[in-house]
Amino acid sequence: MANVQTLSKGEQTRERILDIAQDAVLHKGFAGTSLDEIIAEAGITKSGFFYHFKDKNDLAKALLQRYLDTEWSVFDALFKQADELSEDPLHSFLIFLKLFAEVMGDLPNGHPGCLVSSYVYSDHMFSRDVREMTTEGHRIWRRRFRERLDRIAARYPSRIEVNLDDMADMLSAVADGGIILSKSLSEPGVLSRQIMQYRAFVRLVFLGN
Amino acid sequence: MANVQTLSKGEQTRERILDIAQDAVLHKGFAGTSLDEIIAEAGITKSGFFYHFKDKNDLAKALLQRYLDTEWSVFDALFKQADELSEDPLHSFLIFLKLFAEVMGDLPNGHPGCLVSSYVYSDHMFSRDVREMTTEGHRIWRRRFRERLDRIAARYPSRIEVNLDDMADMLSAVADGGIILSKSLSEPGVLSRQIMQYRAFVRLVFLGN
DNA sequence: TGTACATCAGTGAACGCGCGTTCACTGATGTAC
DNA sequence: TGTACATCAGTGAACGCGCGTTCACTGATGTAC
Repeated sequence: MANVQTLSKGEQTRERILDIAQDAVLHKGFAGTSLDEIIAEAGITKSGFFYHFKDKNDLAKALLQRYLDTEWSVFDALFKQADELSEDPLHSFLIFLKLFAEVMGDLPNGHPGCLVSSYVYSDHMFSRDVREMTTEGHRIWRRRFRERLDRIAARYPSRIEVNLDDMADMLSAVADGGIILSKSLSEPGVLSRQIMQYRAFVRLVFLGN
Repeated sequence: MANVQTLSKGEQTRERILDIAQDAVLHKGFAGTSLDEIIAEAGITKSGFFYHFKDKNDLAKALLQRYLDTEWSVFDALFKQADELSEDPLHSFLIFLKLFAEVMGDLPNGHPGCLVSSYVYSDHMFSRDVREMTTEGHRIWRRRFRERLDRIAARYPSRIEVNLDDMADMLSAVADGGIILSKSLSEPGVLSRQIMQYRAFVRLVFLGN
């Protein structure tokens, strides 16, 4: 949302290509999305596309990089917002989860899908560096959620034995799985309700209610 | 595992095609899987393929139908096993989840992936009837898990307010998401540990520990 | 301020390969009488 | 048991279209002097 207006003409076209491509990839998979349809929708020629990306794999990489970046800026903003509302690590995390659920529920036509999940189910289509980006993405999510859980566990005794890495992973799992369910069932609300259930789990583990 | 030996020659070839196709689709997506590579691995010709399937969408349909059928026979077997070990609905469900986690953890190279999830991220590639099959698959899972939860809720008070549909969906979400994480991180154990965490959640809700 | 040159953001046409699909045909196996 | 015919489980060759990629070129904008 920052520098939308400050983009040069070329950067604007590039962003437009990425927007169109992401939408298509989330519905047809990477292999099912042709450059022809992208350029048709973008209103440029084939060569115009190759001015911005050296080949299709390069598009895949740029697409994923942008997705991971924006994903993180969303999480960062929500964490920051939550931290401002409570200094307690548990309550801050619970607030974050509530905000996260709200954001995911407020998308007009439901969540469009997780590009990382889509890529995982097409891993053999991508070069090694792209595959490593999806792996690294999940590792970062684990680490960052885990940090929060560490701080919680330092202050609150847990009602049951828990592995904090698994608990951190569970948020990714519930979100990825919730998106799939939402899309498949055409019930946009499913995703945010799943996140709220993860929240209930965290509450039960550390507060017992 | 039943009638492996009683298949006719044609049925054997058909199953072989489906095995090869499923493996490829889970790694490259449906569009990224060519008939050429399938027939090469199956050791037949293009026309041999079209003797068994009228077109590529027909293959997609047969693939998904077989996947849903075997998936259900696995769940049915595990539910039956669990029911034999306990008559109490909660304990039976907890046993089922333990068995489920074990089965998912015992796969030699990790879980190969969920065909339904893969299809959801390529929904625009398929005819309407195939898309409806994935939706119906998720609906059936919800209904069947929900039946179990209804019986539990009838006997056990829940520690917190829960929506049983959401709780039923959460098993699908955690499983689908867990598979994605396992694949992406190349950590086969993640999936079964996620299922065990869902189990811990159910326990906390109905037993409080 | 005017001119020369460089960079930006593309165009247009052609390429060869791989894709899914069709069609006429065939040898092996099964069935009827 | 032998023969006629039908079905099964494919083969082989050809199809046209769409795909990703390349290459020589170009008008508009920016920069140096």
